[in-house]
Amino acid sequence: MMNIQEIDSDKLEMAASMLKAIAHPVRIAILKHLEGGKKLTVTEIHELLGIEQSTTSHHLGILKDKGVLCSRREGKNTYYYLKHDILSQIVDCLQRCTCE
Amino acid sequence: MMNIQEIDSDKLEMAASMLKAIAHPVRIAILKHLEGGKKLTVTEIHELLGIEQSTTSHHLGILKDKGVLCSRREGKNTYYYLKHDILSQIVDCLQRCTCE
DNA sequence: TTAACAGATGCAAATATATGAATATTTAGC
DNA sequence: GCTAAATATTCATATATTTGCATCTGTTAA
Repeated sequence: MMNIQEIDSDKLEMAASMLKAIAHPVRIAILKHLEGGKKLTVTEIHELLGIEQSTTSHHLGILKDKGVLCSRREGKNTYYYLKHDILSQIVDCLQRCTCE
Repeated sequence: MMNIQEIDSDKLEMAASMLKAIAHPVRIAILKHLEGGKKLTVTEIHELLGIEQSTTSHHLGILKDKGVLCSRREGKNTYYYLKHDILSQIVDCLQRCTCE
């Protein structure tokens, strides 16, 4: 049985873990490249951002695990894309707040 | 002299650090209590959330340091409040995404 | 000035996160 | 089958974050 406080604290944990997934400069950069429904492979992202392949894969795994991204395998490639395009607005909203 | 990439990477760092400030269950709970322009003291928050005074003060310090909150001292009390009320929308947006 | 309250800060221990080298897995083509 | 390409995973190290106790600072009122 789950009481009100547990449910509420679960929701907080879930929101925090999703936000935490996004709250990293590399991962924000990834989101920006995926805005507008774009789909990119691990290699494309790793080359676009100039970071190691394994580091890229780790970051993508975190974003997927926390429900920010989805992925689809097509042959040798795995395409990653935004689960909710709304999420990229969070970053834009933030940048409006940080740039004043 | 600053080149384009440095500026861009600075913006990413700034957005990430603001998001990181928010991305914690206790700090999201604090934001929710401050929605709509409310101002609360450290003691009020510490009692509302049932967490230690010093822990509360640390969390508030992080939120203030990263530009999420402002504070005003009035006598013995320090009132904390949202710098941009827009920021509380981020959490709502997130919760819409996490609850489907 | 002292007492009492409100808040901030220093510190340490526990825990979590980030990164990349090395290795494993998956898939396509031969 | 074998090889190469793309991605994922394991592991270790470095670094950052969280928490709370103890303490310090600032403020009010007697």
